[in-house]
Amino acid sequence: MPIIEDQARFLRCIGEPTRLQILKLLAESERCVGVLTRLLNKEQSLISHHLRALKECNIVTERQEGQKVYYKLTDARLAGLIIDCEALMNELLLCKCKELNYERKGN
Amino acid sequence: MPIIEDQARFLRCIGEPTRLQILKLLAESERCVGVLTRLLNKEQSLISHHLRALKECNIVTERQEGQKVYYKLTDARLAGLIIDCEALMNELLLCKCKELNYERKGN
DNA sequence: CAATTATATGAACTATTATTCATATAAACG
DNA sequence: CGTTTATATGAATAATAGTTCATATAATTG
Repeated sequence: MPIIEDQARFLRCIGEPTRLQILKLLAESERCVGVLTRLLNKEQSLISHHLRALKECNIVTERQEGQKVYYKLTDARLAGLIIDCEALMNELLLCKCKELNYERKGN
Repeated sequence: MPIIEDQARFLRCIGEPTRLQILKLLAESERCVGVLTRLLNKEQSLISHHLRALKECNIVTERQEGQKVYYKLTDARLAGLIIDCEALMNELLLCKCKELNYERKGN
């Protein structure tokens, strides 16, 4: 079975700005859709779509309480992974490609 | 500057099956384009395109030796990150949701 | 029950990304 | 030199993913 495809899908699922923001908020605490929508100032349906994508990759789980649906990280270590990734990226100055391109063009 | 966008870009760059395979090979040792092409059994131009994407995110660096160009990971901790991610994903049974999609694709 | 609130969904559209193909460059070698 | 080998590149196309809009569902409240 293509494990590599699963891993790639997992990384791509995290690698979308809005979803990454959602995950960082959920790393702090469980949150419902409406709160996420207001915090991120995006359309509610967009947040729902992204939450579904995250759920389909088992990155988040949901819990309904009355009308509201609360989402949280499936595992706290996901927060650690994101932090590690961010730290490594910053430390190594990764993804500075735009700037490199500017320099190259300027030469 | 939108750090979150950089981080998302970084994750997406890693989150592509062929690039992930390339990275796993480079985690073992430095390799030139031709060897990567043969090992992965893909078109040479495709491998070059992916290597460029990785280079633009500072994930790999190149070194020319004669006609050949050798690529390696910018930092060994990248290998660790990939391993951690894979381990966590497997342990949590993440991304097992897409089995139906595999059937659909039939690859 | 009707109205309101919270969330989800699907279709259409748009944007981004991956892949192929043809070709370019550049080193090595006879 | 001309030829072969190794790699890169750009344009065109194909595939995938993100966003919006309209609407659906379902819980809550008066």
